[in-house]
Amino acid sequence: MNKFIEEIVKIISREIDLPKEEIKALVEIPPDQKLGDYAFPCFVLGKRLKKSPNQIAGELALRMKVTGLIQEIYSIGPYVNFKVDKNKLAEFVLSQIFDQKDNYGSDNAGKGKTIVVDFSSPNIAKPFGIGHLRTTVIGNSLYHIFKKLGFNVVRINHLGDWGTQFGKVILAYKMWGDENELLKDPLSTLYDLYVRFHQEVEKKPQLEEEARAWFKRLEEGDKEATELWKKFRDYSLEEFNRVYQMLGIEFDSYAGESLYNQFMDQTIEEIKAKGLAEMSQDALIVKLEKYDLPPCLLKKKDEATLYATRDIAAAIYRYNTYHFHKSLYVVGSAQKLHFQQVFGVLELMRYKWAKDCVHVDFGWIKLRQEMMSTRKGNIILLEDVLNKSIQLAGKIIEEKNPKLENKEEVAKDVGIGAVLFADLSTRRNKDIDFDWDQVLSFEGETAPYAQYTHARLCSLLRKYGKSIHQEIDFGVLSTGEESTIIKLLEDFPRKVKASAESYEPAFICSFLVNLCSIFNRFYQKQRIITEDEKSTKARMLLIKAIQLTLKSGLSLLGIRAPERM
RNA sequence: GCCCCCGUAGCUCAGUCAGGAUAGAGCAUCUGCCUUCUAAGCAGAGGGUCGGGCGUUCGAGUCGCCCCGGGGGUACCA
Repeated sequence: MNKFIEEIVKIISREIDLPKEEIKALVEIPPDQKLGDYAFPCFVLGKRLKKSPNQIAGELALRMKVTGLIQEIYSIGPYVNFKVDKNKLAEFVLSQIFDQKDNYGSDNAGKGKTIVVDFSSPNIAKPFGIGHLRTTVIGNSLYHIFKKLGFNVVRINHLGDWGTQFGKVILAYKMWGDENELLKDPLSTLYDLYVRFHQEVEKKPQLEEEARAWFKRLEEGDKEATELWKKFRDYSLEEFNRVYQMLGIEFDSYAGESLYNQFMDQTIEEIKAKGLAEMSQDALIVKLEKYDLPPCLLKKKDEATLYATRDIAAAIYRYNTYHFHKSLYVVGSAQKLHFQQVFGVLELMRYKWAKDCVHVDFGWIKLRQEMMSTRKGNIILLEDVLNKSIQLAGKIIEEKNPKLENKEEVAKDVGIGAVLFADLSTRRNKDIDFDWDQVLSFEGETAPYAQYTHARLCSLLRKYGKSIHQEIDFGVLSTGEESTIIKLLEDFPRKVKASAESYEPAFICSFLVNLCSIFNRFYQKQRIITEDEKSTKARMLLIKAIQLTLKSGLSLLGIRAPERM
């Protein structure tokens, strides 16, 4: 908690009869800096005392006394506005950042607690399309954010590596497959086989039956089927890992659907034993009327289990393995009902941790207003997007900074950053219309803009060359931009917490853009390094604080911050 | 049919959870700014019935109800 707000709450509570918590909730930051640093709106009081808010604000302002931290108190309309002692605010914020360095914004809220994040989770034998970008980058960012807050975070890639489609792929591979081709380009080879299977099945319906038989053999542990499946899985994973490496993403577990297959029987037995399961229309279901939801299907009429069953088993397995504080599922909003049902069943099973399971849902990535789907063939490969972006970044470096040393590395950081940021900066629940121009834009509210700003800050630090101290004259940092920057920096830890609470990396994005924009305005107006030693010293501490915060913020998004670009 | 999500400037989005001081950015368009710390930057201009209506309120982009448009889900795919 910011001690300035604390102080304001104290001052107000001496004058009016409201609980401190309530006052704290009312204190806000005025839209315009000129109005003040903080404000207390008097509408609530107006109602309570049946007086005009303006009048109350005026009277309150007169009665309240300034203190060491709060320099001015005055009313404007229905607001009591407060101006803090800028020097003390600057000292408070900058010293804190300077002391904490990369740890600024971190917290011990998550100490001793584990958060499980299920994200990315692509299907084996299918191309890794741009549609997978959201779950992948949101999940990764949440990993960084919760890590920052002190949680132990377990990243699970819940691979789609089980299901009847593997019977089809195995059969298709046996009929038309080619080892070399598979090795060269596993995902598209497997995918082509899958597509071809569906074409052929039109002509020869008996293939469907044969494929089912192959999946059955796989389930029963048949050697040939298992070997092929394992091969497909390994090759696909290799290819996924290439993309993950580009993105700088790692996982702690690749426990996919296939792992949970072994728990199906015991899970169903447990549900039955708890008296929750019943037969309906030849299927085994759990009724969820209590939650106003349609029933959850555990078993089809042909006895096969469904993904809900697997997700229930997986949730239990995860709890037993990790004893999580929260278990997050970063999965598209199309599966909202599915997760409501799964969590509902878990609750009916009397698992008290069911309430700690959270579906972190998100909207679609659409292409020219259309749904992207592997079937329609209008799929864009994530790797292509990344490569194109890296290439473009390289081109821009050639234009703007041809003497840069590690061009390729920087092109990679910037190109990939641009793609990540473009996705993360939109709130989760909105659909995104994929647009090359927008993803490959390096200007305005983009990662390259933030990275460029960071490089600029680093450049200043290099040019200054001397070590930076916090024993400075904080009174020098008195321009409007400087105090706006300081207040923004002060807000960073709260922003990190807010994005964790709402599972919204987008909050970090807008914070960073804000910070960059105000710094760049300042940079444009004021010379940082001058003959004036006192002013230079003070400003360099500010520069260092911005640089640390910016880098730290970008890292929460999984984006790297090069020192030159 | 029922349920959920979205609808803010030409385009992409903040702001909606906790209603308040003139609705903010970026892109695109137009105009300026590099002999001085990285112009991937900065300054300025134009551009808005906040999908529509009704209501609650001193006050609604924000809350409630109804409607329109788009998307998703809705028992044996995931």
